[in-house]
Amino acid sequence: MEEKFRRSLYPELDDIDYGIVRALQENARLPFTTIAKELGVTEKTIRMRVQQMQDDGVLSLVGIVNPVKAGLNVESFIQIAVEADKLDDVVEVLNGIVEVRLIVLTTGDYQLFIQILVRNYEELAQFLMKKLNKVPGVTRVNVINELKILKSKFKFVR
Amino acid sequence: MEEKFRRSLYPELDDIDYGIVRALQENARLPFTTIAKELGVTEKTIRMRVQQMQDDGVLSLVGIVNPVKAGLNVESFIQIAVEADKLDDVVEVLNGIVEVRLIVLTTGDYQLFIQILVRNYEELAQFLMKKLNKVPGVTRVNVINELKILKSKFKFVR
DNA sequence: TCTGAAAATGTATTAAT
DNA sequence: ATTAATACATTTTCAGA
Repeated sequence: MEEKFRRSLYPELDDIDYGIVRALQENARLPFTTIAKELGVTEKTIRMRVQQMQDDGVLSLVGIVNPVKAGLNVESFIQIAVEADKLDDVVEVLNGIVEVRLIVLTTGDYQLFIQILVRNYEELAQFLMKKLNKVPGVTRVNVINELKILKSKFKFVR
Repeated sequence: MEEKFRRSLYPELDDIDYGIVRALQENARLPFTTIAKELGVTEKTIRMRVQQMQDDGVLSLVGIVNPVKAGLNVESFIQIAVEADKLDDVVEVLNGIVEVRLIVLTTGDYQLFIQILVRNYEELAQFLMKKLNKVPGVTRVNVINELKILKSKFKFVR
């Protein structure tokens, strides 16, 4: 551990934070010295800000793999209707399933919306029959298969 | 350009690639020397592999901002039915709209599935009324609001 | 594998509120 | 009194031959 002192809570991102985010969302390995020069502050300032934003869950610097290149060729969105009193249990089970990438509580006819990634349709069928339909409390599912991603944007800050 | 020799095409990720990905998906700024030590190869090997995987679109090293911390509090999934011959046009328009994060062509009653991020419900209403419903070719939309993210996983490689 | 250049790290200090 | 920013010395990493 290096620094002992931190800003207490996160009020708002200031201009320097936004500058940092704008730079790092393009390239997570951009040298802090480069960002520092650009923003007219010292490298240590950048380092501190980045550390703090990471600690506060504002910013993550991560490697993302193209799923297709990792052999995960089939992506599906699944809406799931659940018995009201079993919702927590269902979420807990889904949480433990590796194929499940995203679980969202939503408005509408179905309470849950999940996104899954599998290698092929055989695995999708297995997932639906052996896993999802066996979860107690699940009453109805609506599977929407992804045919093609037409746009995917990770950059939130402009 | 630094390295002259490349593996020809991307057949499959090998063990070293997976090791690199496993390390970088946790921390995109992890020093190559650290990864090299861990995998028992030289730093240069790591540098080459990372460069190549990036060039091949296999791996991206990016900063991701928590949208809520950036003031984007409302996320919605929207299914969109489109007149068959207008699909391309609709996609093109949607592509140019900043709120739209994801556009996917899907199976099912609706051809398109999009994900949008806005600051608040006022902006959602504006988006629906002023933008989406004005796009020629859009015949029907189904808005599913996100109440809470229960799981979100970016790590594809285990 | 090696080597100079660049960047990251750690400490002490200063400034601002 | 606390927190952020800076200056600077040291260590580590990077990029190319």
